[in-house]
Amino acid sequence: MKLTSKGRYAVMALVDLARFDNINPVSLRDISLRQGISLDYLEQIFSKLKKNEIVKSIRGTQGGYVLNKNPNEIKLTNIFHAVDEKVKTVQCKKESKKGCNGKATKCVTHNLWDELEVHINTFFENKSLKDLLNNNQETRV
Amino acid sequence: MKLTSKGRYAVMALVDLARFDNINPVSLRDISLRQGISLDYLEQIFSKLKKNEIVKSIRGTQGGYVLNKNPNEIKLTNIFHAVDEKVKTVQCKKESKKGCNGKATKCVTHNLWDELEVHINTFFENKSLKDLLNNNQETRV
DNA sequence: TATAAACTTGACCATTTTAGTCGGGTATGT
DNA sequence: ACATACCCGACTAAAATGGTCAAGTTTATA
Ligand code: FES
Ligand code: FES
Repeated sequence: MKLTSKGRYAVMALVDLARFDNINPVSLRDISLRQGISLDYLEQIFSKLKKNEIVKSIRGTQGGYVLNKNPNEIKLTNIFHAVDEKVKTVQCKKESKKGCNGKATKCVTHNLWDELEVHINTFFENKSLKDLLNNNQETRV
Repeated sequence: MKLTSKGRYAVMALVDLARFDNINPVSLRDISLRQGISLDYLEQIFSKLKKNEIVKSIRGTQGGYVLNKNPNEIKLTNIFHAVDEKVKTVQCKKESKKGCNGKATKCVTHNLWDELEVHINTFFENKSLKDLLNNNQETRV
């Protein structure tokens, strides 16, 4: 079970953005330099964040990105959903009655993995960008 | 974030084993047929489970595997550790002061991912094979 | 109005991981 | 003896990951 860089980068970048976008739009170039993330990769990520209305873009010189919502309205769930970082604990189709490995019924551990998925998603549901900002000011001292 | 088949199979197989090993050793062939898991793959998995003293093997005809501990002493943590299914939420070295992407300090989200890792591991720590057996008898009705 | 900064889009790619397979063993109950 | 079942290591096809690259379009500002 590992968290992919795409998900990690998305959150890193948004925390960075949240810190600086009150002053003026933040360019991906700046985020790239500050966070050490490839610029080209960031562009892919922000394209998705924009489609999901988490950020707004301003084109042209002095342009960049700005948050499209308040930090406390942006949950990790929203961010992960935007960049397709999904929690997947089973192979079988959730809706179908069928189990994994082509079995006719759900396997002996299916409920367990379902529980696990809920457990993890709860964490993402309960964290917003704002939490990360506060948290970070604390550890900054 | 996805759970790999190796981890899922290990737990499936052990639940199967726990159900039948009071009578006599359970062969991988039987588990393979009942659970729909490749026999060759199961052998790799059980080799690790054995090294970690979660199961014992009996060779020869009528042989097979038996649990090496009580179901309530076998936690998901133990199983996952045995088959190298580890939870990994960060890229950076935990021990090092250095951050991800070669930065000198830990990044703005490091604490978050640490929390997440603990959150997930807590789930695995609190579930034993016994829980799965009980749970399953309930849903069997 | 020329220029450069910065977003936009889509294709491409190397590496790593996953989920196995395969081919040989060795031990042992009947 | 022989079939059953564990044991062990090498190999591999396919998918996912973590990017890169090329070719735009938009817009502030000098
Ligand atoms: S995981 Fe859903 S049926 Fe096995
Ligand atoms: S995740 Fe540990 S420093 Fe970024």
